[in-house]
Amino acid sequence: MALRLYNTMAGRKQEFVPLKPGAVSMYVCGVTVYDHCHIGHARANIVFDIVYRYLKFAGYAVTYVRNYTDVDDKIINRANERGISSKELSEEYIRAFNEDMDALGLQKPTHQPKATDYIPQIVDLVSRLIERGLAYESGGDVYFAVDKFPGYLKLSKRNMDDMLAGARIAPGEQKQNPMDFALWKTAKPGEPSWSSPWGEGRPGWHIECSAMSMDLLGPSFDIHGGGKDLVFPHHENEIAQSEGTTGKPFVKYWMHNGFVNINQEKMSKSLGNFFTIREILEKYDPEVVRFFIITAHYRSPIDFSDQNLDEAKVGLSRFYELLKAADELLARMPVPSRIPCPTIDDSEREIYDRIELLEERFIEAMDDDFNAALAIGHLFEAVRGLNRLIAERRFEQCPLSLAVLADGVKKLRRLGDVLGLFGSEPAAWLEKQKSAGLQGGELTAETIEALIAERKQARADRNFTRSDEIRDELDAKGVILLDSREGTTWKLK
RNA sequence: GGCCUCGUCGCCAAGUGGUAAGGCAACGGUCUGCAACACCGUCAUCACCAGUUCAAAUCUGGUCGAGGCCUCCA
Repeated sequence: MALRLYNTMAGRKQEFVPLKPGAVSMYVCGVTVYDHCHIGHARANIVFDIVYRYLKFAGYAVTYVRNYTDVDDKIINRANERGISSKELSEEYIRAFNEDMDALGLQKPTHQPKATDYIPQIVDLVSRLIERGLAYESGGDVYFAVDKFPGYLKLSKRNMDDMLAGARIAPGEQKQNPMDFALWKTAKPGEPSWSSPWGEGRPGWHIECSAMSMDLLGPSFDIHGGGKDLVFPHHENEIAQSEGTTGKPFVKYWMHNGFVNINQEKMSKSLGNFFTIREILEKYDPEVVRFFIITAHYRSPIDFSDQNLDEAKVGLSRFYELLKAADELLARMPVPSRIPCPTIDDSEREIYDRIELLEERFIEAMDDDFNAALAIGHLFEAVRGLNRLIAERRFEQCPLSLAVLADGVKKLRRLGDVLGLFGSEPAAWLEKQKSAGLQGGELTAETIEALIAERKQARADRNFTRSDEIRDELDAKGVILLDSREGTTWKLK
């Protein structure tokens, strides 16, 4: 089955056929760098990170461009507030963005252009739009004339008359149509500016993305992504600018990810309910955040809450618990070269089949508009099957099960990697979750280890009263003791 | 007001015509000195109403409810 994806332009899923066979060109709107990124940015970037990874996994040569918009009103205002230059401010937040994305385990895009490095291309686009009669100069500003572009609003499927009813004209703007938008703005004193045929000025919002995407990917490319909120006006305007200039179709597939809500409310600065990525990473493991985000379909809204994050952590731990157990077992019992198995019962047969078909099912899910939530469901089923092989301990009689276990773990890691998951060393990852949970509590790992040692002696003396006291005492403080053949370990509730 | 989504078990979440994946929680078992992990088992007719169809969570119409965009926004 071929990859199908939901194209906002078509309003439905379509089969993915790249412009050039075997290659994919993809542009995703990055961030305006004037503040730290929040969980919404994390979602958008993780979603497209997975698109990027999956396309590569599917065998495409992918060129992925994600930009920085480093010239904008908000940047100028924020820089003025802080008494630093726009350049200093944007560089600071570009660094912060990269730190955040690295922490979240995102792969680097092929290109990460900055708007200010593309001023000549922007000026060129604006000039061509004027030549073609799609833009006009007005008092040093240049506006795009939306009435001159017949396809305007085709992406957001709005109606011009309805839009006009609610539109407002900002004071001082001399537009032919209130819907016209700025391509170039005259610089006010003290603002960053570049010279142009229309005087000193700077680009408007939207034009930078047309310039960067077409410069790096050509006039037409395959996938353009971003948050749902960018459909109008940002992407609508990009289409107008780009197709207005080249006369060619700009983008073949438009992909938009859904929003993040906070405790069932829209996340917004006015409500004060947004979290930056760094705040979240103080509390949650980056892989837990990623796991949480991809257990929902990328177009659905997702609710960010402590409960949901905690559940994600439990779910992800389940994978790492299996990987740990399997790694340990396989280290003790290497898979023999001859793997006979005199009798295979039905339940074993079923597990073998499940592992055999795992990759196929995973691909089937991901091919259906990147249905990672379904793909993860298949991975969970594989976990249950493999845990069962381990629990049944029939490896001596049936080495084939050992081979299946080894194969299953390998597949889990390979497919997990497509989602950016399971890349950590299991024991270390699980250990990290434990120590992270202790922070701020009264217990330390040393105290716990000391109590475990005392309990070990008590159990050796068959003093189960004291043994149970220790278990209960730690339990009351949220620590659970786990006895096994190899000794006692602990974990947090 | 215009446009657009969505409403599936206590919670999260797949499923867009063929008879409801998966995870968490809960309950009953196996294992355990007791536990935990793990495993086995139990646990939904899909907001409501009407219609189309041999067949609907899936299509159509309506009702109720939630949310988003229309202004900067991932």
